[in-house]
Amino acid sequence: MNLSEQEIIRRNSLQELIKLGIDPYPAGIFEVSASAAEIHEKFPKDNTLYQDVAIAGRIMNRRIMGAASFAEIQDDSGKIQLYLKRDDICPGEDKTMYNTVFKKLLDIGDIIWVKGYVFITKMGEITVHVKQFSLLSKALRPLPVVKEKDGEVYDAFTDPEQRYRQRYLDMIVNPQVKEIFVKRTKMIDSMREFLNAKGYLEVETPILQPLYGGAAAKPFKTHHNTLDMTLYLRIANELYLKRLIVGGYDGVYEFSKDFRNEGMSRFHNPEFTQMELYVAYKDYEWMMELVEEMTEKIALDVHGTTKVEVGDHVIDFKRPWKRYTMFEIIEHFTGIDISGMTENELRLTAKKLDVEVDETMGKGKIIDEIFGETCEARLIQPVFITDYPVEMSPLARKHRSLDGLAERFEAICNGKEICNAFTELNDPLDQRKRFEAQLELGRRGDQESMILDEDFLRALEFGMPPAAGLGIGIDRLAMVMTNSQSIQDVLFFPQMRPQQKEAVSTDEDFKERGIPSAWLQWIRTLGYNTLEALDKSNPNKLANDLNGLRKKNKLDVPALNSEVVKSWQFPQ
RNA sequence: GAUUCCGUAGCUCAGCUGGUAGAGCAACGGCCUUUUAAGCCGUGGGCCCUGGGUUCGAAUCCCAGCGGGAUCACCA
Repeated sequence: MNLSEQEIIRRNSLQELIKLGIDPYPAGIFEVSASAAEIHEKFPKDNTLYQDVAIAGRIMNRRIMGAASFAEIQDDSGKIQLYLKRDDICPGEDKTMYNTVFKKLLDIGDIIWVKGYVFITKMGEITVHVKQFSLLSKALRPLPVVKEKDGEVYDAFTDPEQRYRQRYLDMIVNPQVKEIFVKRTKMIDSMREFLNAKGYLEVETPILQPLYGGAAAKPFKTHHNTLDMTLYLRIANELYLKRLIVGGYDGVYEFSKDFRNEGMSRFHNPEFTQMELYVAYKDYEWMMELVEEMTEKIALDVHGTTKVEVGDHVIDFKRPWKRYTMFEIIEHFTGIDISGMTENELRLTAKKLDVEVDETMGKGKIIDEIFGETCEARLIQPVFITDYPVEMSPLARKHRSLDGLAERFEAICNGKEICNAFTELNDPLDQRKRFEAQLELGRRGDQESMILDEDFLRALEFGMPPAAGLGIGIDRLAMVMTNSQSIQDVLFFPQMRPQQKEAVSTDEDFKERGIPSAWLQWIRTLGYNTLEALDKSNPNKLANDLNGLRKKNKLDVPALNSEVVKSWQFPQ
């Protein structure tokens, strides 16, 4: 392992601490009597508080001025300044704890526990005057240093790759990141609370499924050894939840991680979360009201208001939301009434609107395409779009009065779908026909067509009550509720391509070649991390370079000649 | 998958009309007892993403690859 200068210094500090009898990673219960945020909030109102306070956190900043120092520590709630005075920390003759431990051996990033009293500095900063401190955890890697003045951030840690790969670092250094995830959890809590209050049952259904269904998507495939069978990671849980409705529950819901083997973008991660809900004896009209009510509550619970800032817009989730049929909204934005058009007429209309369509698309797909191109992105305030073409909705009930449409709606806001719902199709014979139509699409090469689930059909044949179903994209909704531009910002650990590990030979491999351990570190420093790299090297150059390092670092080992280096290469 | 931009010190970035690297912060050594992205003096730190090519000479130009961002396509 090649360590940077700063990492070596920190590892040395660690050894020094141990020599001083300080355990750099102590175990125990470290009592804390306040948080940074709490002190900031309450102390200005009552300055008799916190006169004997203990807090713990990570050192984020240090300013050492001889016998006194300021530091900032960060706990879960935020940052607070510390003031350390040598003679307070070390009242006796021995000034080691301040001069050596605090000033030399602690670093930004270390986690400490302090005890003292709160006061306000001349500059007006609420500060803990530290009487006593102890190290709780030594950091061996330097933290990116982000500085802030008057609300302006300098040298922000912004590289998306590092932020997502090392989310822990992102959270330490960019505290607003933690806030996003707190909001996400509040949002989910709010939904759960709402659904439980209605008496619906939260359930769990299989993630590993022998048949994938409930949506049109490519699955991830895996294999179970004992059963020697292919299993799929679920793309949706719809068909299982409906089985539970058949089984007699009147309301079931599940927050489910679903998996789709498709492209990635700022709106798509291969694993994502949906909340699906099914309620017996209801229809899609009823479900729209539930969605409005629930989303309004979420906004209130997360933000304390129904108005949420998203990008350049303020989105108001206050009920009731506008409702348009798909035909109405298309007419609204294009001035063209496409209801009643034949497939050919639709094709011509699409062309006129500059919407790309191809020969394989049927009527429903063309309508959906026109909607997607001309309407969706322009719908900023929450709105329900209803009555989708039936061909696009193989699990939704046919519209009770309009031919060719399904009783389906999507809620759209900020130009993106946030939920999809319908009056569920409970006619087993119609469902079978729809599946068969999907199979036909599959035979024509549609890789995302649904497959026929005989057991699900069997369940329907036993009779499913009329029901309304809903799927909400939790990540999408979280993006809106947290004003995030990318799905990666609302997932702790978004999917990334793995970093390639550098091939590295072990120390033992090198020692077997007869390389003294004193030289090993320096060979690695020069970039020879594998035996192969060593074998390929020019022994004269390597000996030269190593002797250079020997001189520069005043190493206590004899100088090398290239014959010795040659003897390390190629095993006899 | 396509197009396009990016990859230089621990972090943020400059250098890119080719001459083997700079700044600020961080680190290290000093000075400084309430400072405010503290300040001052000094020091060290770099496989300039990887591999090829062009060239006397490449961080810089060309090609390929790896990783990331953005846009588009599929989709939630």
